[in-house]
Amino acid sequence: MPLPQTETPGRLQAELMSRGLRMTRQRRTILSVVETAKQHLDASQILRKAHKLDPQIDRVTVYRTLNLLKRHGLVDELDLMHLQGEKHYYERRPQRDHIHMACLRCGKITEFESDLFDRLKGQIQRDCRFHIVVTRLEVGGYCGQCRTGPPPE
Amino acid sequence: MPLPQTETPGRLQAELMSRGLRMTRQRRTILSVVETAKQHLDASQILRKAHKLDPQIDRVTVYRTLNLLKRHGLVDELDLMHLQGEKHYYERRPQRDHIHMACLRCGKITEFESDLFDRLKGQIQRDCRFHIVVTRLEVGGYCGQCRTGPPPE
DNA sequence: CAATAATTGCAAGTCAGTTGCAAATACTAG
DNA sequence: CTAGTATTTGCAACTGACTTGCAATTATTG
Repeated sequence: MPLPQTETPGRLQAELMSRGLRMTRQRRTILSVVETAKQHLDASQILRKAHKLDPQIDRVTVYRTLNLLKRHGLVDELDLMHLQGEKHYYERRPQRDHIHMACLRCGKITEFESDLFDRLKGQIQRDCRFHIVVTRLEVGGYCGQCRTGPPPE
Repeated sequence: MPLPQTETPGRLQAELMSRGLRMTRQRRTILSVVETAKQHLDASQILRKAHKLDPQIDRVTVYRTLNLLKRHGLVDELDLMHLQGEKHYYERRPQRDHIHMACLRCGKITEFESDLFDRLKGQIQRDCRFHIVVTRLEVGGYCGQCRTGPPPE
């Protein structure tokens, strides 16, 4: 993820343990993969990376751990406009929400923080009397490099 | 969909035909279902409604027609925060983009238009040099009625 | 109305993720 | 530092949503 992550390593582990959850070898491995990810990973990529650190980790455990992190609001689930099938991508819940832009031609994902977005969320909470837990703003279109035409299909 | 739809009936048909696509009995049926929908429908709900009008319409045709409409930018695909599984919901592409709020407790979907949202899209196009084709802003949280506590789970 | 290219329906397949359950393991409490 | 117990894991089988291959049908055009 391009945006700076000012994070203590092991933060996810600490968060989960402080919530009274058991810290197994498998969870530690998966958390470290998620925590050190340089881009958005889907479940099977996370499995592959975890597998390198611990060859006997199972697919199911990855899914279960991701669900756990999601339920605790420690990771966010993304679609990235379903550019490559219906799978989901995961990223650590950031300090400040951001927007994901997906280029429909080259597939590049760009992140963008905006004061207008923060204000929009405030407006939603106030005007709609809606208590926001999670937001997902994804935008599909053409990035600077690809703007000259439609996608190759 | 709560927001007013100032639409000519048969508009989707007209749009597709003007793009040189063949108008089959099945397509007409599916289009009319999508066009007259009062709320967000998923593929199987659309199939069920289409089936009432034409009992020999197939599931596959519904999926193919929805993809067609999506490719032509005539409908938008929604996740509605995956409140009930991984299926997608569809709605006619509106004149003005709106936000979908999904209550994590009662499941109610609320739509909201906002000038801030329009401005945010403008900012993305300008500041990121990104040509927007489609946007999806979904918000999960607790609606006015449900705000007093966490979901029943 | 015949030609032809697009569309349909069926059956089978794919892909991502989930569930049931017995065996293994982490956190207690003593 | 163990024994007990509640959680977690791994396996295998399953599910749901959607897609693909292909022969038969059908909408448009010439």
